[in-house]
Amino acid sequence: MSEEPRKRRGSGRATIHDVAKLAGVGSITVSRHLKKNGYVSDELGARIDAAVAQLRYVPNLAAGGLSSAHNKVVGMVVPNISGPIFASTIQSFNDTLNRHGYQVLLASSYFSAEQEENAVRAFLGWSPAALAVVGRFHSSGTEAMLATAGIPVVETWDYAPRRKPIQVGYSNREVGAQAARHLLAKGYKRIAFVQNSVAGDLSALDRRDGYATVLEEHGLEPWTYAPTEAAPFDAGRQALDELTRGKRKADAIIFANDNLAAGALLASQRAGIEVPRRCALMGFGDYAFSPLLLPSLTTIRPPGREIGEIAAQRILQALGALPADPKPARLNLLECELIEREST
Amino acid sequence: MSEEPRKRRGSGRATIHDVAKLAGVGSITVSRHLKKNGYVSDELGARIDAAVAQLRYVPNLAAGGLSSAHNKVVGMVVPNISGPIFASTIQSFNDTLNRHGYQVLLASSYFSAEQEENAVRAFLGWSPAALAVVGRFHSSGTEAMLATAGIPVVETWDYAPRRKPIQVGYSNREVGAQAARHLLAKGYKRIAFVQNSVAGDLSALDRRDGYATVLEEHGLEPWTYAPTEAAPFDAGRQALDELTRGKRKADAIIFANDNLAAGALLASQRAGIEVPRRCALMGFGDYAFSPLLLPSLTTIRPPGREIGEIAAQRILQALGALPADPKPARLNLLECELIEREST
DNA sequence: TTGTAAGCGTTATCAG
DNA sequence: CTGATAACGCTTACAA
Repeated sequence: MSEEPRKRRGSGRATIHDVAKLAGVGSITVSRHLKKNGYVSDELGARIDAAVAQLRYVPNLAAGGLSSAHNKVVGMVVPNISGPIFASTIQSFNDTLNRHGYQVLLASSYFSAEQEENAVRAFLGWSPAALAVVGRFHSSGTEAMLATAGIPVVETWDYAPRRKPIQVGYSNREVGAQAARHLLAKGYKRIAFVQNSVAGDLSALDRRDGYATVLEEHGLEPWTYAPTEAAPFDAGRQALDELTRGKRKADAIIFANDNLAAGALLASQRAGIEVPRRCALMGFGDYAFSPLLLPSLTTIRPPGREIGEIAAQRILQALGALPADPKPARLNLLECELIEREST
Repeated sequence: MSEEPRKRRGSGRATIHDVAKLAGVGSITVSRHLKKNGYVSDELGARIDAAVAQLRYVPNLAAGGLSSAHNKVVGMVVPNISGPIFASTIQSFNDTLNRHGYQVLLASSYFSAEQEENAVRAFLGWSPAALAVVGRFHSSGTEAMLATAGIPVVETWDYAPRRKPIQVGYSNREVGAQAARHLLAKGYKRIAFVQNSVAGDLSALDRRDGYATVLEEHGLEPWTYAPTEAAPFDAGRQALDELTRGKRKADAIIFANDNLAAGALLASQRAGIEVPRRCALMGFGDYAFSPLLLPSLTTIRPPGREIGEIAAQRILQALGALPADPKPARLNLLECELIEREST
């Protein structure tokens, strides 16, 4: 006896119809019961549960999303996944959304606006319930897609008050100011700022501006150095060389990130430049190695984990999956913590 | 004039039918043209392209997947996303699959077999084209789902020759042996192994076994220490204390990972224990801070990036999206690099 | 080379 | 409380 040759075959997995047949109910009743919101009698419910277990039924989420025009998917674009900066944000964002039944789609832009645009376009194909990106600098194509997508959009890390998307992050200007104030309070006068060697890191420029503003307020002249070396450690070493050997000598240096600062710190040991006595160094990021260096590195810790968690919460609230906070906007502007260690 | 009230509304986005209507062709012709495999005349193709651009049409991938029973989605479960260990694997896995039009779904198990099972179940709801997990230790439920899913499954990091899923990784036993041989070659005799303070890290036990085997081959007695402190740095300090202050004194210690080794290294500075003269230390993982410590840490670097990339390639090959390698199985067993620095 | 019809697995709608 | 029916947007099968 040959099987009925079906015209076309699906995935081969059990469907809601199989469950319904086995339980002796209509398939819509199964759907309602599994959603736990519809009204299904206890008796049918038990029969359905048994059938689900027996068939190892797993609902097809793509089909459900197609039908309800509401996919439980959220896309997130970050500059990179593996760096020490965004990893904790990704983790908490992912975990928080997973806990509410949402799947996160990830893509990395490598600080390229074009790759970011491609990623957003790819996400849109999954009709996501929401999108998250990093920062406020996007291509015009990306801006257009985000604006017309008709779904909640969150911009993370960089808090820009006036923008349309939900903002969850901190003020880079304030971070730069924070660093400058710390060094001024410690009595340093000739304070330089070293930019990132990686082009495209526009947030570092905001920190520089915050630093510059504070210095000017105190009647001091801002002093920015842009390394030409590409590798962060080399760039840090180069900056230390230039800023301590010239005719004008820095007594404190703020680096765009901890990688640069670590490069300078290692170079200082070899060059015999005492830190912080001859020159204080501080970074940004509080990477894992920063407390382990000798001397340990003073730095500013951005709230990476919190950003991911709060961004996810704001999305869930916008989608109605979580009750809204009373005053959410204020709570989205987070603080960075200055961690004073031995290098200043 | 009121609009025709449609019975139900979809996402509101342009569909393939809108494109077809605007281009004056059948919707199936649009589908074929967009796939670039069907035969569509240049003229119609151009009209379709114009309509796609005008409507900003983005194909609904969930609908396509539902129809073709083949979603371009791959799920990956890792113990954690943000740690220094798996981040690079996630990155390269994700990037490689993205490049071929696949979306990666991510979930973290936090070393819990139960959470891993939940994640795999959630993935199955997306009818993924393939799944990737870390290691070979899973709950029986997970094993059953992986076995009956009918899709390619890759186990990463831990290379276990005889298992059914595709293996991409290295041998932890060999890593432990490698470390032991390095220290023996350097003349150390009283070599101890410190286990991970985190339960559930079964791969560290394999490294211990490899270490033990080599020591026995050389007529030496293996010596394992299990810290009771939970935090890695504390556990490392504790291990150093115990192994150097007792009546039996270690002259070299292999740690289950660089975090533990770093904790010991920092403690050694404060306790005035000269490394490596009085006791050599080595770790595993080559974390970002390891070359920056003083003395810098000898360690073994696992091929995290390569694992992600090769795992993705094997999946693409199994799916026919990439030509198969001549002898893939052999190429999946990767080597770890021993990086000798100052601490040994 | 192009089009028609049917169906993928689910849920919204409406009727019992 | 339960169920039939018709979408959701796309692709396969088949026909022209």
